[in-house]
Formats: sequence, structure tokens, C-alpha cells
Amino acid sequence: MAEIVSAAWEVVREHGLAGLSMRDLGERVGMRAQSIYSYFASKHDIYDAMFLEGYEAFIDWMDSAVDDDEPETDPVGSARLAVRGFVEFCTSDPVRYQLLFQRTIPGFEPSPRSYTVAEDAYERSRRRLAILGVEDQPTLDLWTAMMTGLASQQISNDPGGTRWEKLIDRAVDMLLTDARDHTYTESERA
Amino acid sequence: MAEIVSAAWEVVREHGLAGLSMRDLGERVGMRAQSIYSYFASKHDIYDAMFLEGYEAFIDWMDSAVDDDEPETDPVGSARLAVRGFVEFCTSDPVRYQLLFQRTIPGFEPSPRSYTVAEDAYERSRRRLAILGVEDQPTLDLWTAMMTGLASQQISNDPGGTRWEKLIDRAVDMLLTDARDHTYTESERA
DNA sequence: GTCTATAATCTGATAGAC
DNA sequence: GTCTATCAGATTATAGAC
Repeated sequence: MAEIVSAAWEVVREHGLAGLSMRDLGERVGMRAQSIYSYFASKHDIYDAMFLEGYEAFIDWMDSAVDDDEPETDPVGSARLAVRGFVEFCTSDPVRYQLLFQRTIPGFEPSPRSYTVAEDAYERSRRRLAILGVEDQPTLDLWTAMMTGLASQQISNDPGGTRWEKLIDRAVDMLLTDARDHTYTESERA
Repeated sequence: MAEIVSAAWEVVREHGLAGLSMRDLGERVGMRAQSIYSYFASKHDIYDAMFLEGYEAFIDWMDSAVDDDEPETDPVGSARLAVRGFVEFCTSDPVRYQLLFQRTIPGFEPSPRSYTVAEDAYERSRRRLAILGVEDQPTLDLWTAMMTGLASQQISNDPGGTRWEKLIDRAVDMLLTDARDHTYTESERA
């Protein structure tokens, strides 16, 4: 079961997200394509398992990338670590990025269970950024736009390179300054 | 010929970029699928025509969105117009955004002619931003990351809405401040 | 749990009549 | 320039033997 999902990742890394075929997949696990239906009811269900596994990997990755004890002593460093962690997670596996964060495979909807894990991952990221002062929704949206923009440009226009990765610290400084200004503005109103 | 490409856009808007089939396309233009080969040598050539048409539309769109006489009297307003123009071009047709700015359809390489038009479009954008003070490559890269990030988040997480579009002016102010600071730093070194 | 057989359908592309 | 006929293969999925 885990072996099939692992082989499915191999296939989509070679042939693109839409290029997953049961024959190809079966060949890779030493089975006939039809035998896979003993494990998964449909191709859709395989995508769903990949989606779930991807978000679990994302949670683990971010937990490792960020030191949750340090944020209040060094908020700038913590923000840089978090954004760098996110961008590197995305660039380390472009097709996973596509499945998890873009809506590019038509007709695919994650199952309730998978969706719950995805929401948990978002909530963890939201909380982490909130500690760093990114508390309101518009500010958070601006951060996610910047983070996904860095990741997607790195993937599309300089795969394997560091052209956009190099801009992470500068982007974080910029975002933190912006967030501080907008927090002042709000507290002044109070 | 133009009618076929137009119908091809219809198909991919309904079935996704990878979901273009010759039979489906033929049906839509009142032809047998095989007759399309009198106009295009392959399905690949149809994607290429769409790619070309997309970049021509991008050039026209940006020419309309930005007033090239005003940038020196009102750089902030001009920058806002340019970024807003870009994001609205992307969100107005997500699948076109996918074909033009992401590398999501495996095996597709634009023809030399189409690629030339794409490069022309990039060069025009580069020049426009240079007038606004975005002259060095890293700063330009930061802008493209922010712009594509706003567009892709709007498309993926709030299709049809304005959640990220609303952040454009704030993002531009943030980027302009950052660009100004980094220009100062460089001229101080001289 | 894996196999064979097969259904039912789709795919891009070519040959040749008209 | 559009058609019919067709190739040669792909696709997901099901039924039933072992």
C-alpha cells in the first residue's frame, strides 16, 4: 500500500501529475495494473493518498525547519527559517507542490479525511506566523502570496538553481517591515 | 484556423490544459477530428498556436492597462496599474496563465517563433518596471515573485473573488519602498 | 491477493476517396 | 478541404478463475 503510493510519486515525477497510469504504476510494483484495485478503489483514491501523504510530509518538514522555542527571542530569524523551510519544501518536489498547493488536476477533490489534515497544516502555519506578528488575515494572505510566488518562480524559471531562494531573507525583511507598519496603524486607531 | 484555436481555448477551459482532445475539438468546430490535421500538423502545434496567441494577448492587455506617458509624473500610480494589469490578466483566464507562466504541460516546448514573442513580452515588462526604478535583476525577480504569487493565490484559493487582488496596492507600496532602500544602498557604495 | 480475460472507451495520427 | 475507414495503441475498470 505504502509501496504503491511511493511508486505513484515516482511515476508523476517522471510523467507529470496528469501522467499517472495504472499500467505504469502496476509495472513498477511488480503487479498487473488490475491488481492495484485490491488496494485502491480508483485512480482518484491514489491521488488522494498522495495528497494526504504530502500534507503529512509538509507538517513534519515545517516542524523540523522551525525551532518553536526561539520565536520570541529572535523573530526575524524565526520568520526567515519558516519561509525558507516552506520554499525548500516546495522546490524539493515540484510535482508535490503542484498537487498540494495548486488546483491543476481537474476533477480531483480530496476526501474529508485528507482535507482535515490539509486544514491542520494550514492552521499550524497560521499559528506560527501569528507568533511573529502576522495576525490579521490580509497580512497573512500577503505572506502566502510572497511565499508561493518565490517557490513557483524558482520552480518554473530556475529549476535546480537558487535565483529566487537567494531573495528569501530580503523578502522576509520587507514583509516584517510592512506587517509592523500595519500593526501600528491598527493600534493607533484603538 | 483562428476558429480552431478559439475552440481549443474553450476545450481547455472546460477540461483542463491536459484535457485537449482532437475529437472534442473537431466536434466543436463542426468537423471530424481528422480534418483538423489539414490546419495543424499535430496537437502540439495547436498548443503552440495557443501559446503564441496568449502572449500576443498579454502584450495588448498590458499596453491597454498601463499609460506609458504617465510613469515619471506618478510612478506609484503607474506601478499599481502595471501590477493590477498583470494580476487581472492572469485571473481572467486561469488556464491561459497555466500555459503561459507555469511549466505544467509535460513535453511541450514553444516553437522558436512563439518563444520570440514570449521574450518580447518579458522585455516589455522589464523595461516598464525599469522606468519605475526596478532596474537590477534581483529586484525584478522579487517583483515577479510577488506578482505571480498574488495571481496564483487568487486563482487557487479564491477563484472569482478579490481576496488577493485587494492586496495589490499594499504590495506595490511595499515593493517600491524595498526597491528605494536597495537603490540607496547601491549608490552609497559608488 | 494476484492473475487472465475482456469490456468499453478513448487517444493521436495516417491513407485515400471525393 | 472534408470526408470515411482504420491503424495501433492507450486508458480505467470489472468479472471471475485460482
